[in-house]
Amino acid sequence: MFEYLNRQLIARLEELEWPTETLQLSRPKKVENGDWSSNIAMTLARDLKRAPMQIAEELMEGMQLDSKIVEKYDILRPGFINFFQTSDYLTSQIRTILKAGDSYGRNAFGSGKTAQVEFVSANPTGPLTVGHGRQTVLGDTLANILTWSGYDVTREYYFNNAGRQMRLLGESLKARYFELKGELTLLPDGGYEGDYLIDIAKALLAEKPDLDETTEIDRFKEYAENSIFAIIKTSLERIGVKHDVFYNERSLYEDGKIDEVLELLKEKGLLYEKDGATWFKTSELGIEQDRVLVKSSGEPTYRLPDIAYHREKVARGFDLVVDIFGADHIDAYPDVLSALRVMGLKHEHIQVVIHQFVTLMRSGEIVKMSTRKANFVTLDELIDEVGADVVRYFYIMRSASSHLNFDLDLAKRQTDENPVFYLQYAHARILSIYRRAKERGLEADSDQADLSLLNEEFTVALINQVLEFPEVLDHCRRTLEVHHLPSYLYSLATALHKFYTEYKVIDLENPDLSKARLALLAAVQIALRNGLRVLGISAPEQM
RNA sequence: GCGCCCGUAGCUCAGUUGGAUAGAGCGCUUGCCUCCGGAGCAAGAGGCCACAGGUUCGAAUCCUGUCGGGCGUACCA
Repeated sequence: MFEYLNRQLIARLEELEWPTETLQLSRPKKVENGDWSSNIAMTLARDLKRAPMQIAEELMEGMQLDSKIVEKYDILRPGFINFFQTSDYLTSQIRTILKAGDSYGRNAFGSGKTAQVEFVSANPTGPLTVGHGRQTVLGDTLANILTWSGYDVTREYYFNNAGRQMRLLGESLKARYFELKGELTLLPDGGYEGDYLIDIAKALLAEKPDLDETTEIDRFKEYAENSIFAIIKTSLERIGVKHDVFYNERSLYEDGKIDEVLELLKEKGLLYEKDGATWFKTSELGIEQDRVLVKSSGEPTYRLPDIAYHREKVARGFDLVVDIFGADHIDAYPDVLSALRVMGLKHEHIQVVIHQFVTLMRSGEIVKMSTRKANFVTLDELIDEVGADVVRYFYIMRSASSHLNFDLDLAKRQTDENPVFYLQYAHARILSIYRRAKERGLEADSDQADLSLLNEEFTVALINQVLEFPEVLDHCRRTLEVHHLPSYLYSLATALHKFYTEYKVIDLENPDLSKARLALLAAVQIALRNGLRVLGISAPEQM
């Protein structure tokens, strides 16, 4: 319908030699305003210096519309053109959905193109926290959406195991190790206080009971890193996230990429030395102040490898690169992008998604967390408490740019108040109806069904709702906003429940209508199942 | 101070690139199960879309300013 109208309108506009750039088609909120609506007459009014109503009249007079698709159109003040689809066209779409099946909702926008989504990227200094959880699910869901848009997607985790923080981690483990041996030790200043390091120290002690003071810090560091990465990967696996690439920052040093960046920026005259450090003249690139790239200690700050890493991303030739950051990294990406620009590299294909913070609410109160004191709730604890499906849904049901209030009490409720169960129930309910239909000897044969019987108000509403699924996925892809999908699925479930309450699906007195309704439910189930799959949430057959 | 995000119903939040009478869930009031899963549905109440200007056929949406809240503004990542 959309494609058809779009094509016809463009053809007509060209015929009249009117501009086509402002052509838009949208779904009106009210059913009386039709199935698709265009505001083209109003947007042309200024250019043509004519009244919108007149423009609409003239435009539509010469339109040849297929009466099998378009039932009628209205022209309404101040100049909307509203199109109504025929019910045959509408119901025929059900067969299209059934035929598409598992691939209903997919599109070819990114076909033949590659995309990379970088997310999580937490350094292996501790377990993932509820804060990391948000971008973990955000990134994975976005990667799913890009996959459904045809992209060949690489999920990437970038980490740093060199640097000061990792050395501190090694020192902290060493302290814990000797503490377990009964020696008087102190955690280093700013060291890692979390209990997980005690567990790791115990494991190390059991494996290697005879380490002494002369053992190099690197032994401890490596042991801690491996142990923590194992914990992180287990957490990721528990919520269904699997990265394709774990990119180690260290390789950037080994391959000389760090030095190359310094060299390139130096050639551009954008580096200078001050107080023993190497500074990047970002102030010349429209950024407030200059940034240090190499500390006076000789160690680079995180910005330098970030730039080198992104230079590599560009070199790797992805058509689309998406970086997911928390709000606390907001300052980093303008530096990186401007560095790419001055190095003459393409950067327009790099999209940055910044998400705001997560607040856990329990019994109406904020759960206080402080990373410094190792007093944080881990992602694992959250999964233990509410389950992976709920975790995934709650993390993405709000816009990434808004703060997220994660209501633990609501998340734990296994009733319709919990949107996850509401959705899953809708899916299970359809399958239940199917089981019951089979028991009663009703064949759910959609080829035989007379779909023209599907013309009641809430039935039509349900069909239209199902048809929006591909549009919603495309909207998510365009905006890189995933929260539209859960809210769409929720309204699809509502439309289904409404339909179910109003009409009886299994009616042995009326087998033709029953078959038609069963065919519709099959289409709804496909949209629900596919939508839940993109969200990474299970679609249970019964609950 | 400066930069980014947010401010919509009592609470938590949606609101396609500006569109037609601003929506949902929770909470509150009230209905609907001899009948396919009541883990459901319906009705009611509840709004100066933070505030003030501007842009235009039209603004919750865009621009400017003000006021609130969050995050940054490190030779931490």
